[in-house]
Amino acid sequence: MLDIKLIRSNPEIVQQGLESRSGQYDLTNFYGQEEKKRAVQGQVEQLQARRNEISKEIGQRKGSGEDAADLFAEMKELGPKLKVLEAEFKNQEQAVEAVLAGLPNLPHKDVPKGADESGNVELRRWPTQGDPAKLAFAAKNHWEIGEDLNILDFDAGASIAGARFTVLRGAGARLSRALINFMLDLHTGEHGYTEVMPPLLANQKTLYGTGQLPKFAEDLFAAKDDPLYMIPTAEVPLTNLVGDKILAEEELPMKMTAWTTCFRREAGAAGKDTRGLIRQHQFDKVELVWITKPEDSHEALEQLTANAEEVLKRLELPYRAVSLCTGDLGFAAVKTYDLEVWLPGQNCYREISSCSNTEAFQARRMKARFRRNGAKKPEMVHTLNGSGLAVGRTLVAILENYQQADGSVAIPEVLKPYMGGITAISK
RNA sequence: GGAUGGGUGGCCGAGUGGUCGAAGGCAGCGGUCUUGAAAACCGCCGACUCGCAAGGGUCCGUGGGUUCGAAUCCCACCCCAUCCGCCA
Repeated sequence: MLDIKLIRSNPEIVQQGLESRSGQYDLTNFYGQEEKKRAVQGQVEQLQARRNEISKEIGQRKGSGEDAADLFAEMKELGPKLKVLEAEFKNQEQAVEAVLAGLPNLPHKDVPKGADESGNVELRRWPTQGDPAKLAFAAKNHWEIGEDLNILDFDAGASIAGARFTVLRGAGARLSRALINFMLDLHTGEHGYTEVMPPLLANQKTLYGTGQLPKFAEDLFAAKDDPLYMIPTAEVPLTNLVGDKILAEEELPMKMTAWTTCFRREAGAAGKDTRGLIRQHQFDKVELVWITKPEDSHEALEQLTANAEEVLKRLELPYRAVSLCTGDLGFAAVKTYDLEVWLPGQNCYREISSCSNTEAFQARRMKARFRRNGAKKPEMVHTLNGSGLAVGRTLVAILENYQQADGSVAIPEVLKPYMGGITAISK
C-alpha cells in the first residue's frame, strides 16, 4: 500500500513511478473520490460531535433529575441523518481503499528503467573469471538426467496430481532434503537467522498483508470449504508474523528463515517451461525475511542477497546477479535482485532466487510498526524477502552442473555430509 | 463436532446502559532523593484519522441490531482456553 499522504502531496511523482512499471494506472478518478471521502467525513464528524454533546448533556440532566425532552427530540432528528451520512462515508472509504489496495509499489530511484525483462541489468557473475562450466561432453537436460537415474518421475506426478507435479525418488528425494538442511544450517548457523516453521495455509488478511490479495487471487490455490489459501511463498506467513505489532527498537533487525513447500497455480504461464522441474505447482523453498528500520533496509537487501549468493558459492554453482528493471519489478517491491544460476543443459541462466525490499509497502498493509527508544509515535518497519534458495531449481542446477559423462551426478562437497555417505548418484 | 468460560490500551487487569478512551498495576519516559545505582516518592504516558491551527472524530475480537445514548443489552460469525468425542 502506498502512503496516501504521498499520493496527495506528490501526484506527479506517484504517477511517474506507476507509469514506469508494467500495467496501466490512472489516478484521475481517485483524487476526486478521495476528496469526496474527506468532505463526507467532515460532515459525518460534525454530526457525531453534536451527538456526543447531546448524549453527554442528557446524562448530566438525568443525573440531576432535569427534563431532557428537547434533547431527545433533536436526537431523533439527527440520528437518521447521521446514519445515512455514515453509510455514504463507508462506501466512499471502501472505494478509496479498493483503489489503494490495487496500486503497486513505486520503484526505488536506483532501479534501472525498462519495459520488461530485457531491461534488467547484470550486476556481477560468479565465478568472476572465465565462462560458466563448459562440459567436456554434450550436456543433458535435468529431466533427462533425472529420468535416466530414476530420481525424477514426471509421469507419476501427473498421474497423482496433474501437470506440473513431480515425484522425487530415492537419491532425488534425499538430495532435496539435503539441500533444505544445508541451506537452513547455513542461514541459522552462520548468517544469524531464526528458523521458523509456519502454516502452509493462510487466511485472506494474511495474503492481503503481503500483497497477493486482492489482485492476484488467480495465482493461488484455495481451499474448497474454508477461506484459506495455500501459501505461494514463506514470505507470506513470515512477514505477517509482525503484522499488527508494535515492535521495540531493539528487536530490529529481525531475521527469519523458513523451509516451506510453496504452491502456485501458474495461471498466466500456460505453455511456459512445461518440461522439467523449473515451473511446478508445488515446490520447496528456503526463504529469508528481514524486518528492519527504514534507514537500514537498503543495506539489508545487500546482505540478504549476499546470504542467498553464499548458498550458490558453497554449492559451487555458477550464477549471476541481476537488478530487475522498473517494468519487471513485482507488485510489492521497490527494488529486486534476481540470482540466476547457470544451467549447462539449457545453456542459459535461470532465476533461482529473487530478493526484494518492499520498504513500508507491506508494513502499511499489515500495520507492522516499531517504536524508537524514547519516541512517542510508532513508525512503519521495512520488510524484505528473498529466496535462499528455491530448492527444486537448485536441484536442477546440481543435476545439470554436476552431471558426468557416464550419466551419473556427482554430489557437491558441502552436501556430502547430508547425503549419507554417497558421493555420486548413479544407476 | 459437543459443552463451558473468555476476547478491553505495549503487557496484566477492572469496568454490566449515560459526565468511560476507559480504574488499578507492570513496563516506558521525566524528576526528587543518592557518591552512583536500586528502592521510595512525584509527574507524564494508547493507536488511528481529519485539520494550518484551535480542536474534532473513530477504535473495548468482527459484523449486524435494540436505544435519545452501547465496552456494557440482543443476534450471527471468528479466535483463544479447558473438558468430552475423533485423530497424524
